[in-house]
Amino acid sequence: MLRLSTKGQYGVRAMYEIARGYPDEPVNIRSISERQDVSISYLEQILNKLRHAGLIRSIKGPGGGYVLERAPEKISIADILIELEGPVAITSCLDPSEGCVRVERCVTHLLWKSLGKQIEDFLSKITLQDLLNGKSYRDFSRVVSNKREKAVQA
Amino acid sequence: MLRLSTKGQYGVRAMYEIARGYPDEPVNIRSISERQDVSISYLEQILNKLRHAGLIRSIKGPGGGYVLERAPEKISIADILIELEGPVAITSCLDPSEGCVRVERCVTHLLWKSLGKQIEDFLSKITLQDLLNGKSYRDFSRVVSNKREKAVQA
DNA sequence: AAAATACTTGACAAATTTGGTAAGGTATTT
DNA sequence: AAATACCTTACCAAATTTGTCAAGTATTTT
Repeated sequence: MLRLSTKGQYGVRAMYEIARGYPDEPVNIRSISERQDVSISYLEQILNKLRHAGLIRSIKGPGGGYVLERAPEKISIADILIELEGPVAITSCLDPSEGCVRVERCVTHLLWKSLGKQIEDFLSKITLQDLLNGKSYRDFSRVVSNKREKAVQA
Repeated sequence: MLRLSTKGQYGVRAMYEIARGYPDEPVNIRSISERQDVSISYLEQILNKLRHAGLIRSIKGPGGGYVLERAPEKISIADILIELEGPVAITSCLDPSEGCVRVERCVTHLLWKSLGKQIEDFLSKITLQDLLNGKSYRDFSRVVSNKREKAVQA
């Protein structure tokens, strides 16, 4: 249930690779392909979207590749996924581009809306920098439930 | 992104209707169909699964219908969705019935696992009774983030 | 200028999932 | 025995997913 498509998954992994070269080492598509086991053609589609969204910039010619447009701590997982898969919308009637004809009568409308917000908040608080840091499972779980963030790092 | 299939959505809405008759009024499939705008054939598939899972019981003959096997506050949304759509698994490699060959190298594994847990916790804390009570958006959001639950009801 | 390297675009398509419908059968109660 | 209700199986169309392929276009280095 609630599965993410490969496009979103690969996109995050590709952005992780590009983040590793930040700020002065362009990462070319072949090395991303090799390190993350994704075909070059498919990656091209994904990176193209992310480039148009302003998350990355491309540099052509020998020594070229992709570079983040912002620092890794300024790019959240939500930023990436929303570009590749659209906004979080548990049901089609919660998709801003669609609509719902039975909202008033719908007993589950608020439930799904609330779940969607929960997910988006979580994904907005995790950045590429967190992935670079190799945060642990416990760290991620704490993100939403605990806002104090006492600098207690394992 | 992260959309729920109609099977899960309809399932929750059907369970809501059945919950309304709890404990002594069996709810027949036709009235569920009419109230929730779902075809009888499709509902039959859904209710069949939920019956085999032990969430509801069926009573045949005139005056028959479906009845919850447990009280509405003992059946969570997670219970229903997991039966209809399988466990929360953001990626296929997190599905217990499948597997992942590159867990060690995967920088996003923990991220997805953590998100899945977040979602499951949320859905486990909301029950059919909450839907019957017509909880507000604010109420749902509070479920996960606030465990104190000061009985402050709007 | 030419060669190497890299990115861009668009068309295409197999496989899977989704979202159902239809027909006929079985069980229970009044 | 008639009415009511649930059960099972088979089938299928459309949409989405998950890519591949071919043929460009742009830039830099030598």
